[in-house]
Amino acid sequence: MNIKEVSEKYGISQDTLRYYERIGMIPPVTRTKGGIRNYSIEDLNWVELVVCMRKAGLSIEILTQYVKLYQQGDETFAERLELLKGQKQVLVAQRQQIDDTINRLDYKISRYEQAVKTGRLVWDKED
Amino acid sequence: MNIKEVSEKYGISQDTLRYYERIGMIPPVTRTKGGIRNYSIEDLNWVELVVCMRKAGLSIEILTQYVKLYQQGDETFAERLELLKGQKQVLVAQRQQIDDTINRLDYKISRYEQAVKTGRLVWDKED
DNA sequence: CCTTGACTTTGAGTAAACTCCAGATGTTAT
DNA sequence: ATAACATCTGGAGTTTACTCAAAGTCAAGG
Repeated sequence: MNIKEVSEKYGISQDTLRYYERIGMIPPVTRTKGGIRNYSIEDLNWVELVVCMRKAGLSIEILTQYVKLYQQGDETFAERLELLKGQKQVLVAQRQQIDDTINRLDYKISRYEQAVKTGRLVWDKED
Repeated sequence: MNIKEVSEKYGISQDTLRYYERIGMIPPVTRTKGGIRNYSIEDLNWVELVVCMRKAGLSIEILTQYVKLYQQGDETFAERLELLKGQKQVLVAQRQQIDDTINRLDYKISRYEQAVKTGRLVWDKED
């Protein structure tokens, strides 16, 4: 699969795909004899993985670290496990923050729905 | 309450507090005669609100827009309501993305826990 | 073979959100 | 009143994560 197709499949620009590879956030992609990227199934798995993780907010630094450990082979299982556990905790915390904020927004939204109906905004305390 | 105390209360730097005010992400803070910030209860409510929203990932641009609408008074109830609803949808989508990613991490973590025990990593397909 | 268009690399440029700094002014304790 | 310290403003600098551009290379159609 060429870079254009991968770009469209995952909704990410060609520049970004090359950038991710350049900085080592995905391992080197398979090439044709001419030097043009020809993504294999494994290459695609890596792309899918990092796109998913990036959308959730994991940092490029962490993801490149994970790839480095992967490339060092079987001695890094334990380190990779710790990295993954750590990032899971980051996401769990972030989800909690989002839940709190959604609750707050729900409260404000209900107030504003009243306000739009009645022309008056009534608060306990907030803005 | 002075800026140092507010900084400590919300775990955000003094520079950031001044920055948020400068760009209009919070309305102008009450000052002493000498020109030094003296946060009132309302000022603190604004700080708390934007800190919460920023931690959840809402953009500075959106938050300043909300403050601008707030400052324009009662004619903007409907616009503020739409803004809040839109941002809620953004957060719901982001939460979904995080949940998906946590599930993926859980799967990988379980595999790596096996791998650390057995010394061998077994995949269906992934890295 | 030649053109046209996609792909390549390297390096510079950009946007968002801070973060730091210098020099001035305010505040507090002696 | 003066030292010592906090806070002020305006502007420059930093970090993260892309995004764009230039100049060259590869591949497919005529």
